[in-house]
Amino acid sequence: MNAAAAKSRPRYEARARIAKALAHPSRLLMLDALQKREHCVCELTALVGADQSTVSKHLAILKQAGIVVDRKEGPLTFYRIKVCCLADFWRCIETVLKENLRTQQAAFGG
Amino acid sequence: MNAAAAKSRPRYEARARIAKALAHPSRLLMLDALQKREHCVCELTALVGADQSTVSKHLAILKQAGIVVDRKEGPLTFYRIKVCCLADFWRCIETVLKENLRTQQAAFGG
DNA sequence: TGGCGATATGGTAATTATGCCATAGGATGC
DNA sequence: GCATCCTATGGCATAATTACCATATCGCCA
Repeated sequence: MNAAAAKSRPRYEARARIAKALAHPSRLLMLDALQKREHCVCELTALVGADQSTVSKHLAILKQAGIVVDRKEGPLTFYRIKVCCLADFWRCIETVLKENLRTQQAAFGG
Repeated sequence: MNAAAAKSRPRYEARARIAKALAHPSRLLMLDALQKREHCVCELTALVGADQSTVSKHLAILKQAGIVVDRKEGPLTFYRIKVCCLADFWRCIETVLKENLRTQQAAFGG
């Protein structure tokens, strides 16, 4: 590896940790719901349709990545989005998907 | 799972596939290099400092996700970025990292 | 055609991620 | 205190990811 690349390696590892937290369909589904308003774990569990412990672990991953924060209210734990930049992320992903669709259509059409 | 959530599930899986392709330090490093100009596999192999076959597989993942495209020129294969939206992705990731740093500092400072 | 450099692919082992079950812990209400 | 609801965690089995080695493939040139 490059000297420069070796030096910047931790930087890319940090970035990858964030990206990895975003790289699961259930977590993306929950983030979309949280975009509108905060939700408790029970609501998100119903939404995702997985075991409650599974959802709890997904939320722990998002929290550890710094993407969401939680707030206890009585027996409930509410999660909400912490960062304001997810729109950028969505836009990027959607652009790739649209472009892929376009490429595919071009391949079939031509 | 919600009926609505079940219906939108494939959508989130497609999104997650893109995000997953972006969720590896070596791939992020290569994408940063490719942002400036196209590179052949041998250049990227030197940059990353992994086995050539490993780098080739990373590039296949990026290509399959529709993030890069390749171009053969003689014995070389050049890769370049296909989508124009990666700046959005970087911005999102960097915002999270900065916010995490800020949170950490606030925790220590307060 | 034979050899060489560049790249891709198959195989395999190690690590990591994921999901569910069981269960612990905390809050609430009786 | 006790039962109940909500959430988090430990344990475990399975699946996915990753990296390397070996090797196949392709283009090029002598």
